[in-house]
Amino acid sequence: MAKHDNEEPWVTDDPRGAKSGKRATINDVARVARVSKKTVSRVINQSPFVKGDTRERVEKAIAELGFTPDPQARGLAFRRSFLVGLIYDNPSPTYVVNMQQGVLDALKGSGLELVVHPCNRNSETLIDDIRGFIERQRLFGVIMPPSMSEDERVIALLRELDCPYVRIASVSLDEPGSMVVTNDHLGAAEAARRLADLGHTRIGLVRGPALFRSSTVRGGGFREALAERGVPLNPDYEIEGAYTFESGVEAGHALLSMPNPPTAIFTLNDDMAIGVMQAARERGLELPRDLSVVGFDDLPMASRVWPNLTSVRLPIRDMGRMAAEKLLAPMRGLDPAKLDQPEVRPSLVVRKSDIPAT
Amino acid sequence: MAKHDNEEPWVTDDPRGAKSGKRATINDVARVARVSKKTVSRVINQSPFVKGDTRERVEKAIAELGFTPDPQARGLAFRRSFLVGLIYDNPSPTYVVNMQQGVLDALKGSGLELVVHPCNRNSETLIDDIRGFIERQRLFGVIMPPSMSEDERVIALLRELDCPYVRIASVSLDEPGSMVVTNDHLGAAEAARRLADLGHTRIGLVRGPALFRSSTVRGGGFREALAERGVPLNPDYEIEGAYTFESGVEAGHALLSMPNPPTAIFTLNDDMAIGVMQAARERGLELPRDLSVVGFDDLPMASRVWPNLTSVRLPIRDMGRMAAEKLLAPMRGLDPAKLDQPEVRPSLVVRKSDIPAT
DNA sequence: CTGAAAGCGCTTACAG
DNA sequence: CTGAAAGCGCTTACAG
Repeated sequence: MAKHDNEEPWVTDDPRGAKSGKRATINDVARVARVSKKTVSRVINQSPFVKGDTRERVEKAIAELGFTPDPQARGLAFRRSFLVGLIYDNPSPTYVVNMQQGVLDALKGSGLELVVHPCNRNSETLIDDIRGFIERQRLFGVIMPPSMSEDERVIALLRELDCPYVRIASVSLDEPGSMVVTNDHLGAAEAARRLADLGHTRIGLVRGPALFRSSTVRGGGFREALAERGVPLNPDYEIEGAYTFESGVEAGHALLSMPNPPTAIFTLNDDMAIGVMQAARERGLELPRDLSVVGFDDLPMASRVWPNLTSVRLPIRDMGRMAAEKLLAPMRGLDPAKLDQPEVRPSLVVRKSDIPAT
Repeated sequence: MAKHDNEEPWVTDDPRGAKSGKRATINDVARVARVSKKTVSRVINQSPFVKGDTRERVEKAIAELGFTPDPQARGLAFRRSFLVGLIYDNPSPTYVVNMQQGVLDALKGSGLELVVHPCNRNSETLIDDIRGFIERQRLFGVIMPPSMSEDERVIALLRELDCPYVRIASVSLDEPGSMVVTNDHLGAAEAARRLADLGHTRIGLVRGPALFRSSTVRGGGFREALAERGVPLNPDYEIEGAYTFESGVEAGHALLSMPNPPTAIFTLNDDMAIGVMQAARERGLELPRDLSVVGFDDLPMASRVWPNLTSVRLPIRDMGRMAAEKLLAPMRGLDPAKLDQPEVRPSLVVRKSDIPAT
């Protein structure tokens, strides 16, 4: 006789809970598999010291009962939770969301969850705040994108608390096992080659704040690649911005009001590129006819502004995934330093904002 | 004699840990305060059944030892974790990040943490996935912005699992205690009044997908307010888009290729507004001279495109905060339905994309 | 290779 | 108003 649908789902005879309605525990599994809970624990934790058929019996019971170990109980016993913290101060929503997504890609199926922790690097309570967060939650590990990844006070704290971490940055700041290095240098170099190939010789550069590593690295890559093409960068055409739209507007006016203004401008992020475009427009220039602009980041906005902005794209989501994989490596018996991960390769997305010099 | 800085921080005599280096536990507090751990527990959980001076002794000991209860241990005993889940499928990074920030604003100091859980509403495994997430983590509660908040399958699941939740939506879908209603209706009405005041009579409307509540609500608010001003909306000028840039481009071409095209277009989100602008430009129109455009969302992009886009802004961060406060209310002995929360008021941010009809 | 005991740091259920 | 015992669901440390 076929079993009809349960009308009272809370009175169930399905094998998931010995006592209906409650989740199966390690004790239920032990009873069904006729072993001690310690042996079940060994199977959960993939101990090699379990005989083949014992393991099979336990695995069968686990499947039958739909058992999943309780992370809180496990965490309490392990003195370490199953939570990964993402600590960041990056103001770009697109960056943050892509990074979160990448970390989640890697965490999927691992039983770990992602706890987000945005913060302000200039806050006086930053360190105490992070200390409280990590100590209280006994985090499994922490991932930090720039510019948090560049804060050595936080790194010292993490080491003191013995909390595993992976840093994402444009230069190698740590041992390979706890670093994902993003090739910003190469990305800026591609932008330089593009502008040189288009025949530009008077080229402006709008950098970011000097204390951001990315600014130094991107600026360096741009300058070097330009020099290789025999197009030296005129220092007068270099301006330090703040990585904001407004600072881009300002830098744009400064560059375009020069007696012999640049015919192309590379900005070290998209917000400033769009600021430069705004300045050009305010000065009555037509784009891209009177000025080529290239940005960095490839924000969604880049393909929406008019003319569509040529920009350097970094695989943010992949970077997040790679960082999380390094964090998980020890759990999987792997060496994070030797993980077979592809290099982070930036790519230049060519659109409509850059044209040949006239 | 002044104590010099510790050279060996792991051998410390600071009072934080009875045994140096280890965090203080409830037992340490009980010993110092000369009470049972149960009494300490009562103080932590704000039980009213503790005598005044006993409470003070315990609180002093807690402060002295820098004690914070371990959320994992507490969670295990409570059968409920101290994690709030944010479950969403919203594709806008700005929306997501602002919402997260608002939730975190409210969570600050509560000891709760935010676990993010983006998902795909069309996935076949959606329900099983969410079930696993909630059961495994024994979430304290869940917050769902649109369109997740509109999925009744998930709501049924949440009820079955007895997991508290708060929904954010443009209409009231639930009891007041578990709803934050965003006044999209009013926002769209303001846009309508603005265009009517500018003298436009041939007005286009680009809606979102019909199954999004926000599209129905915003569309309704726009239509009604327009009618009140005596400017009925020509049904031929209404088009359903997909809330994407591309669908905005398409809708823009459709509307602008009509024999007697609209002089103003309202789109129910910014991505489509910018798409309409792109279409206008592709057709050789000059903006805003030949076409006024108003959007909804006020993305960062809105103030970057040229001409700067007039748009309806919703206080996303406040909405996230309010939702989290409702979730926390019971913990604070409050009734979430009677929380003294300000109404969610949209505002029209007027910029440069809308001008008087000629 | 397997298990019985004790413990992780809290709370519930029960007494008094 | 307060506390001793048992328990939440796991793991560690120790035996065998």
